[in-house]
Amino acid sequence: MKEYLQLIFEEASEKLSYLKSINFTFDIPKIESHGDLSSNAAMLLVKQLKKKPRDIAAEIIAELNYDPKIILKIEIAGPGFINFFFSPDFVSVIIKNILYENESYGKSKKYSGRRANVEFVSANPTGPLTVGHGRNAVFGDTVANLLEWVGYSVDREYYFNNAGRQMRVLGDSVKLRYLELLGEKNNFPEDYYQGEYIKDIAKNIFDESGNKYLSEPPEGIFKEKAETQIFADIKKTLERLNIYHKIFFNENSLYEEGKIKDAIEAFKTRNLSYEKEGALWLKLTELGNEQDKVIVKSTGEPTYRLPDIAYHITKFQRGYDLMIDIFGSDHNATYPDVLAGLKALGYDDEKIRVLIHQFVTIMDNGEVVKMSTRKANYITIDQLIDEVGSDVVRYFFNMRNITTHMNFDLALAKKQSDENPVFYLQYAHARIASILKMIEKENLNYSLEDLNLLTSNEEQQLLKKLHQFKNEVLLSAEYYESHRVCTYLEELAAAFHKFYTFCRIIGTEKKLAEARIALSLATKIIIKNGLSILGVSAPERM
RNA sequence: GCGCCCAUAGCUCAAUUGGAUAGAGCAACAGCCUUCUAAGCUGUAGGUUAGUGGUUCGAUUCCACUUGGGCGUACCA
Repeated sequence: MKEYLQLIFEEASEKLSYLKSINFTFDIPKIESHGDLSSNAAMLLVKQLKKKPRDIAAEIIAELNYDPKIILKIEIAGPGFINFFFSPDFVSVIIKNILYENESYGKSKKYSGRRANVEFVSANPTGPLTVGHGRNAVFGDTVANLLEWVGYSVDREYYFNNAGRQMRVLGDSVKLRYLELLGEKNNFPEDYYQGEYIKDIAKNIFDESGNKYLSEPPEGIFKEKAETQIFADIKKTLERLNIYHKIFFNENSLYEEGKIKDAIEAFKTRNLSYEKEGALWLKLTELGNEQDKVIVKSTGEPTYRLPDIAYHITKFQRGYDLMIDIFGSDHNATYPDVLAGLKALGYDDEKIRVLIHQFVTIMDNGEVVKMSTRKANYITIDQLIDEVGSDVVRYFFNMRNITTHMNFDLALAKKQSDENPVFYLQYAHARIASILKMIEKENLNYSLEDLNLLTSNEEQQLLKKLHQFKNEVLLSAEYYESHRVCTYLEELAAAFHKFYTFCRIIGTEKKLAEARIALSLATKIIIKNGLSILGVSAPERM
């Protein structure tokens, strides 16, 4: 619909050249009586033309050469909006396109040929994924889906570090539990990993090899076994959420391949670093940031900034047009340094999009649960999936804007899972599947012959919702906002349920019934496509 | 102290990125199943968009300040 209006406005701008000077939009009005699409063009021209907006609107409309089969009427309303009403016949034609393109309907080629990298989860292998990681994981994967829908070729990437202090403590923790199994009494330190999974790992080593590793150092076999097993568990959890990373990038490889050294050299040759008190500092103040920061400690060890910069350089070298980093809000102070460093080295930091999500507050019976992997005070994603299922988990983390501080009441999630909106969508899909089975028995089939019979309010509302899908996918991708898809689907499902209540199929005159079947089919396809973007299943029956 | 983020109906959140009369779901109340799935539909009630100023044709949205929360503010990652 929007494309057609853009076309006739373009034609009109040959005569009304001022239309070329403004950036006007076509929006869907909130109120039905304001039409199907509305333009603000006239209001934007008030200053330039020094005329009343409503007069300008009239002037524009006079030059619009439109097909009355497509546009029913055009009105000027309010302060100067130009409202367009589409003809019912034109609106119903969309069914043909949806049925034809089926599971591809809604995809676009706008960004085809471009490559994107989405880095998400990126939790170090020190313990199971918790609900805290859930939002990051689900959102990241959905953003990746959205980018694919608008044409990007996307690589999902997981960045991890198996060399730091956390990992040393992990090895120590496993070794100590192992020694306990061998009968040694010890005081398990408070700042070691307290979780039961540490005991499981130790038990596995014990079962396989008995006391063979009694005098083995903790950073050897113990750390390795722990990492292998924890990573396997993390991948298994992600698999349950339908998340598959293509690349697991080990921070350590940056050292092994000399990327860290290269980055240091690059800063030095550009005179962007200096030594002070035995450490190497980056001249961030010259790059417009608050203060200079250390990139190599006086011990010779780099700080996290340096590998982060080197890591992103590899992404540039791998040729991505868009690089997305998904972080929790605890990282909000770190990325400006990294971006500034990259920019100073001549990389286009506009290609990097850092998406910061706010934390999820876990509540249980009205009390805040403080999460800590170290203290084994957490609720894992696996536990959550066991309780409510992966569809609910995916939908729940997608349905809110990532800028919100989300409350997750566990007691409520368990008890009231029936009230989750995801069931509302899945129910609509299952309902349609059920209708389709029923019409087979009645010897009915869909037909595209008489779509112009779909004139009732409920039918038209549903059709107009279907029209919005493609644009909604595009906007969701461009704004990196997966919750828009949820909001849209809930509106679509509501429109369908209304249609279902008021427009029956069986027992209706044949031609109308067949047109309604076609409409139902098209709705089913859109619900399924939308849910697939979110990574949520579309069941045939419930 | 400073930086980033947030504040919308009793609760959880939307609002086409500056548009017209701020909308949904829960919860509350009143209705609708002998006919395609009632996990549904219809209706009622619920608001000074935290507060005060400003910017303009127009502000929940942008700016400033105030209040209240979250996360940071390391030669930790």
